[in-house]
Amino acid sequence: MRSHTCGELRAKDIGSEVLLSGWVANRRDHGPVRFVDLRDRYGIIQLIAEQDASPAGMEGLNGLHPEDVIQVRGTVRRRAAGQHNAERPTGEVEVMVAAVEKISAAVRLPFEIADYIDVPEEMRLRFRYLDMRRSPLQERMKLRTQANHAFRCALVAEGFYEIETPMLTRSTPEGARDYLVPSRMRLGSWYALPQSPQLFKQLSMVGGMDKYFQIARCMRDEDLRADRQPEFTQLDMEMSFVDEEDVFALVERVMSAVYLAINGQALALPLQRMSFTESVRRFATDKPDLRNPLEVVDLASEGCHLGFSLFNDVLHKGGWVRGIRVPGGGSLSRKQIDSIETAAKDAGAGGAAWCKVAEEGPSGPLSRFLKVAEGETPIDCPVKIGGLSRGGADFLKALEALPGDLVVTIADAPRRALTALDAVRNKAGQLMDFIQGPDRLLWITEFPLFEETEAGGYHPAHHPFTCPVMEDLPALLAGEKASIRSRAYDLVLNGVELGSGSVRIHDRDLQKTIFAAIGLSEEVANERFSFLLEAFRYGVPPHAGFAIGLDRLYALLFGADTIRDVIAFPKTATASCPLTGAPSVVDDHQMEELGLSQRTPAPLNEA
RNA sequence: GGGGAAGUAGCGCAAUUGGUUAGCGUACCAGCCUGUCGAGCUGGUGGUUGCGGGUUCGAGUCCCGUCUUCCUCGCCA
Repeated sequence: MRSHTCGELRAKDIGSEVLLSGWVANRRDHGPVRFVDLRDRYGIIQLIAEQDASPAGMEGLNGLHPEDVIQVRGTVRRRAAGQHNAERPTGEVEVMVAAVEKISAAVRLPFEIADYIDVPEEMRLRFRYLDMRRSPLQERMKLRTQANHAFRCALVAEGFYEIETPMLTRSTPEGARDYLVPSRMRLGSWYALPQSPQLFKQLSMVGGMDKYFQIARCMRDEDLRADRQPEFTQLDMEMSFVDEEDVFALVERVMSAVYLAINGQALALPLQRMSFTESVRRFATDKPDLRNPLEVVDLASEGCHLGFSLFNDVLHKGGWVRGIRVPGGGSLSRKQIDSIETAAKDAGAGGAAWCKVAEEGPSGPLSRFLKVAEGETPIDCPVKIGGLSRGGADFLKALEALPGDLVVTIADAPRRALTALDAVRNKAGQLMDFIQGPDRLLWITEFPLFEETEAGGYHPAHHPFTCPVMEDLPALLAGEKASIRSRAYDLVLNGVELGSGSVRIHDRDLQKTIFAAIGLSEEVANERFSFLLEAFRYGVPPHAGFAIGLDRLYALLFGADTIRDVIAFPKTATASCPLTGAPSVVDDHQMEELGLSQRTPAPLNEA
């Protein structure tokens, strides 16, 4: 149906007779001369017809509508001098139309197919196939293909097998909520859609596959975010007879191959590493954006000498007083500083006490607790900040504050303080325009094995097959939970958690210990994971793995604002698909076959 | 489950304190035009102001509810 695509004609093709197919991107009718831009995935070519030279072509280009699909026969010719379009690869030539066949007519579109048109996202998702005709999605689907290809090539070259694991599998109630699928063959029983291929990849290791990977779809029935979809894609990997060093090295090589394919530049290896504990202490998060230079300072020992009742109360209750010094932040406006405080409040903190630091002394809400009492002699401060009390000087010294800086402090219960400090660090970094420069990839290592639940119990921070750090094993056996470290690790890029992995447990007794530690009885553990525990009886290699969230990686790598922009057919925040209307009610007879009863659904899209 | 923002022609936006027949741009349709390429000019079509209720002589505007979308906390082993 075509001799060439719309994007490939060049000066060398001048004189050729061509057959082209594509969409009508634009029409420009000048009476006796008529232009049509014909578009396909490969580009845009200008068609032309002239009343005198090509009456048949003139007739054919008549009455076309935007996005009609047409087929055109014509001759490539050089554009007149001064009429070249330098912005298009095909801009040196045009096709003199001899005949046009309208293949498929298009009705009026819900939005124009043009990159410069701002279309609401709901509309873009409802008509995703039209959004796809625009270059941003065209480009991202191309890059996604190239990146996936680079991953596959790199892993196959490393000796990995690509193994497809089941989509219909067994529910494991730990962790995220499962998507469930009713069984017709065995009424009352359910499959679950996989949250990850975790157990199957471990079983593949028991099966001697040695190196496994899969570009795997994972489903989790949890509330969504800008960087979370109900189904998402992971590059899932597992290796036998390896430890974390082997995994780091492998993932680094593979990531570097993708950077080379997409950015044209390999990564500087090895990547930086930081323990979970250090990351939380310095950056108030387990996924720090290292492009942001701001760091958190613990002010517990200085904050209690200021006579600030809030600080004293919080510290007395076991809370945190921590602060962030913003170099040069004294230049921020009151409105900007308020927005930092708002960020802290939005993160759940009561507020943020701040002051600006200057040679003549501190100013702002926190300053009165730092200043010397009237009539007393200010401390002679080595960095020339006037008017300070002894406690105030020590406080600012701990922060290493200098004249011209802004100091923001958070005093709250540890958990809330942590999220608030993270928010303050991000907001202040943005306002100061600190967050720039090259991508910062790093490993976060030695995650805690357990996390405290709201009920006061413990559950695995990663998953129950993660191996503890051997040093901590005696403490674990003695009943300790909170301080036990695991051999789990995350890969973080510019403050985004790209993926995580761990060295797995390959010892049945240790596995049973962990199950017991998280309150999973032997019966329940046996019932849910009997197949894994059984497999471990038949000779299991030590193994470890990793999974990279490809949607998140690609959003960053391709410069997209959300992961929806790198996914062909994404869902909305309510996990619905505006295009197909999923989820939907099903026929009564389908329900009957499955032994289910229908419930009246909540209204959707009735507006 | 909690908090926040938004919703007015296909699309982007406006509409003074609650006050005329809800406007502008763009797209679309028609006509004109020999070189455009986000063409230009002239004219035209296009509205249950998300939906429901309330207050009022009068509601796009105020109040209540609801739906949708986005952001966010919880949640996401």
